[in-house]
Amino acid sequence: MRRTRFDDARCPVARATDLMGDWWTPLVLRDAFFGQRRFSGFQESLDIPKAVLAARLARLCDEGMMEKVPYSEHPPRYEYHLTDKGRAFWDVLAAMWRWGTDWCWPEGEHPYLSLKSRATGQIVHPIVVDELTGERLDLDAVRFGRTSTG
Amino acid sequence: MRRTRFDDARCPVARATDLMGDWWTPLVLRDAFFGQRRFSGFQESLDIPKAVLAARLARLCDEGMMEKVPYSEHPPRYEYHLTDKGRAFWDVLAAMWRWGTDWCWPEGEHPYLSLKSRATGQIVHPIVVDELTGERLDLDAVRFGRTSTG
DNA sequence: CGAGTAGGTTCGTTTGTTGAACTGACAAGG
DNA sequence: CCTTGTCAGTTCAACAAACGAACCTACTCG
Repeated sequence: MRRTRFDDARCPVARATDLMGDWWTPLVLRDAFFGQRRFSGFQESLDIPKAVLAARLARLCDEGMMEKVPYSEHPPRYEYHLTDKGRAFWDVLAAMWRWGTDWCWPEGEHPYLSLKSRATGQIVHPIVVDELTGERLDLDAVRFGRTSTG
Repeated sequence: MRRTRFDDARCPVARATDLMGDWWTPLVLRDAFFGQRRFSGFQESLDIPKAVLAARLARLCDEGMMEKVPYSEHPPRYEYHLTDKGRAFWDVLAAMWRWGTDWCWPEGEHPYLSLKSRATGQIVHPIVVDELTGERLDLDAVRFGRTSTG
């Protein structure tokens, strides 16, 4: 009786969930965005069981979100780098960052880490908008419809 | 040896992950955004084991993302409605929707469901931007810094 | 009184997660 | 050449979580 998989579901959220639902995976990706590249780096930063980390990195490579890049011949050693697909996931983490910051802290308190602009040093507040109109994505202004050329 | 929890972590992404990482939870929320409200509705739509659905709905209520609203006295029956905190999570699902659509389908194929504007019928493409500047959230233009009044 | 419906709970089996111990390839020091 | 150390894992046994089927409760309708 294995865990139900969503990777072939017809809904994009379900396919993304199949990855996110692997415990630790979003945090591995977060650390990768943070600049982490090596097995031991992830391991120390996250305090994750090695077997789980190995499994997560292997799956992220399978899914094409990371790739193994050699950094030493003798002994053979590899780093894990984000691919374009992996980097594109940044938007999801940013949305989670914002939601977590807004709703998962007691009133008056703030996470000790924030997102800042490299240029201005200003704190960045991610929001989700429509690419075409730039309008905030109001749930009531949106519906789910069949893709015409589906 | 319970599963490592992240709900008291100092990083907003980790706290969000603690919820997302519960298998099925993002799909329960997706269906809630879709208009689903009743136990049997979720159950049929998702084909989820009842025990798991009960646990997920209970946790979502505990976390303040949903609330039980009575719709019948005799027999006592409840619906599950999204709260403000739950509705705010829509941004995360929209980002997942976009990423899943862009990266989890074979070339040339599309999910059979898309997000459309209620007003214009146009397909909506969610992106993440900075609330202040409206600029796309480029990973290279952002850094992680200590919150000054932390 | 019997069948049906809504919303669950209980249970035995199968997977997944955890931390500790172990492996293998090499490098450096004595 | 022998020990210690580092990096990147694998193996293992104990425990937690997910699975589907069966069961339960409180009501309504015919």
